[in-house]
Amino acid sequence: MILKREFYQQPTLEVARSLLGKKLIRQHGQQQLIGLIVETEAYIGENDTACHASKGKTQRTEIMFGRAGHAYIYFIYGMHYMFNIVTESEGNPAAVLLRAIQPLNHIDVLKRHRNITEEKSLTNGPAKLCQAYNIDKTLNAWDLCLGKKLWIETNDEHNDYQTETSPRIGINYAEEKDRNAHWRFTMKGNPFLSKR
DNA sequence: GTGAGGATGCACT
DNA sequence: GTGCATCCTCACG
Repeated sequence: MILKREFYQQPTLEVARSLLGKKLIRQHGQQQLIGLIVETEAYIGENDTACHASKGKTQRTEIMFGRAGHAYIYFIYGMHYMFNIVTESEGNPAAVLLRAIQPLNHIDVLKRHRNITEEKSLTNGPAKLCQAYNIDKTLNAWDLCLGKKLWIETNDEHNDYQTETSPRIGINYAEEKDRNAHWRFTMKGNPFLSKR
């Protein structure tokens, strides 16, 4: 079942935790590339100094101030894309970053997109999974509730896992309270988690 | 297997 | 001009 708007409108920490175990689906020609979400991070509002929206509304962050369930995709370090999902109500900027995925099918396609052969490294990082699933700027602001191009579905399998929390990665510029917040959610023991 | 450093372009003061 | 929610390569031994 495709996740609906109401799911994404929940509190961001709830969405980040609940996205674990869900299936990300990317339409690729006639094929559907499917991956299991195993790692997420929450970025919550204007008081979270790790969140891009803490610097106010700009052209880039505008999407985070909009409706939940849309993709917030930005370009960083001159070569990488990051895929976030907008949460909370309108005017309340927040999002969940997808940091790692476990590939469930079409491994050959992912390898081609990534130009590597090692399965463990295909999608175990936020920029890696974007490259593997061909997610880029053209999907920024895309509505994930449409069930086209890019969306998320519930999953009746993979319900047998434990959730772990830890501080978010790569945000040394943020205030200490935000650096220490355990807003990173991981599926315990999954082999496709990003490093640390 | 681990760590340092470079790549690279765009949004934003 | 600055800095970035990262990844890869290349040393090292």
